[in-house]
Amino acid sequence: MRNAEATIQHIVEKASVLFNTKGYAGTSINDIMEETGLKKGGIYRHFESKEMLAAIAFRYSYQKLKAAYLSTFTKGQPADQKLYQFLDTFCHFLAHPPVEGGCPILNTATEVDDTNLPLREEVMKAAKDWEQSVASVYRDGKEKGIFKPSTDPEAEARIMLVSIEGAILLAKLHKDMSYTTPVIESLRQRIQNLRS
Amino acid sequence: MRNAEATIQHIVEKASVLFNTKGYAGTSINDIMEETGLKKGGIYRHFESKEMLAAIAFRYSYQKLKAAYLSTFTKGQPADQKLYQFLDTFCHFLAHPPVEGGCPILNTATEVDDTNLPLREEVMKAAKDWEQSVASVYRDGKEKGIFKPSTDPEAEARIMLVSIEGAILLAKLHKDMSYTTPVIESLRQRIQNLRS
DNA sequence: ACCTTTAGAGACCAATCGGTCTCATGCGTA
DNA sequence: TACGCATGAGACCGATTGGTCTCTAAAGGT
Repeated sequence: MRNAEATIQHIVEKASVLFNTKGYAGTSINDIMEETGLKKGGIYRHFESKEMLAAIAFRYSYQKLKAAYLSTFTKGQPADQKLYQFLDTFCHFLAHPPVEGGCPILNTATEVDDTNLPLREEVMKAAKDWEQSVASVYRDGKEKGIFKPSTDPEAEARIMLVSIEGAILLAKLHKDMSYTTPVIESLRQRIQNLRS
Repeated sequence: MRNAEATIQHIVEKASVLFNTKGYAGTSINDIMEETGLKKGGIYRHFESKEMLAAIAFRYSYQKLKAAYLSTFTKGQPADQKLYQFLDTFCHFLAHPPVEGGCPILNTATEVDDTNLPLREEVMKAAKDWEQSVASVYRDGKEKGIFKPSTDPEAEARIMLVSIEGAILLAKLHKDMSYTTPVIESLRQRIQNLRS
C-alpha cells in the first residue's frame, strides 16, 4: 500500500488506454481492475465514479498526444514548414499512434452525450485547445508575411482539424490508412495556396 | 397478432431511431420494447439478436438519408451545380436532419469494433456507396467538360465525405452548427477551382 | 513501541444486460 | 366449426454492470 499518488497515476495510465481503445461504455470497472491489478476498493478510493475517472483519463490521453505532436516540431521553422511537418507527423501517427487506440478526441466525441457531462466538457476543451494550437501557427505565418493577409487562422485551423478527424474516422472504418492520402494532399495544396 | 411484415417494419423504424440517437451499446432491448410496445418474445421472434437488428436498422437509416438527399437534386443540372446543391442540402440537414440523431455513418462508425461484424459490414458498405454516389457526379462533370481533365472523382468525393463527417462530428461536440461554415466554404472553393 | 491514519481487499448489492423458453391466443384454412 | 400454426406475451436465466461497505493491515508520527 502507501503512495496514493503513484496508485492514482497507475490507474489513470492503464484506464486511459482502455477507454481510448474500447470506449467509455465498452470499458468496465472489471476491465480496469484486471489491467491495474487492483480491486474495486483500490480504485473507488481514489475516483468517485467511472465517469470522473474517464474524464481524467481522457485529459491524460490528450496531453500525451499533444506532447507527442509538439515534440516533432523544429523550433524557429517558418509557419508553412511547420504545417507541412504537422501533416507528415499526422501521417506517421496514423501507423504509429502515440496513444493507443488513436485520436482520443475522435474516439470520445461520438460517445459522449449529455448524460456524461464531466467527460463531455473535457473533450470540448481538448478540441478547442487543439484548434487554437494550429490556429496560432497560421496566425504566426500571417503576421510574418508568409501567408496572405486575407488568411483566416481560425477558419484554416478548423478546416484542418475537421479534415483530419474525418479522415481518421473513415480510414479506421475501412481499416485502410492509405484512405487518407487524397485528404492530406488537399490540405497540403491549401497551405501552398495561402502563401503570399 | 398476424402480419409479421408490418411488425418487422415497425420494429426496424423504431429501433433505427433509437440506435442512431443513443448508439448501439446505449440502446437496450428494453428501450426497444418500450418504444415499439412489444415484449421480448415479439422482438426476438423476428430478429435473432440485437446485433442483427442493429445492422438492419442501420441500413434502414442510411437508405432514408440517401433518399432524402437524392430528392433534393434537380434533374439534368450540370455537375458543379449539383455539388453546390449538395452542400446546401447538407447545411439544411444540419438543422433539420432527415433521420433523427444525424448522420448514421458517423454515429455508427466509431462504435463498431470487430465484435460486431454484421453492423460493421453494413457501415462500410454505406460509406462506400455514399462516396461512389458523390464520385459519380464529379465523373459526370469531368466527362461533360465542366471539370478539368485532371480531376480525380474518387479523391474529390473522399475529400468531401471526410470533410462533411468531420464537420458534423465537431459541430455536434460543440453544439454549434455554424461551426461547419468555414469547412463548407472551403469545399465550395474547391469545386470552383476544379472548373475548366 | 504504540496509536492513528489510510490504502486497498473483497464480499455484497440492486439493477440491468442480452437472450431463451413456454404458453396462450387469434387468424387462416379445411 | 374445428384444427393447426404463426405470433407475441412475459416469466425466467445467468452474467455483468457500477457502486458501497466493512474490515485488514501497513506506514508515519510521536
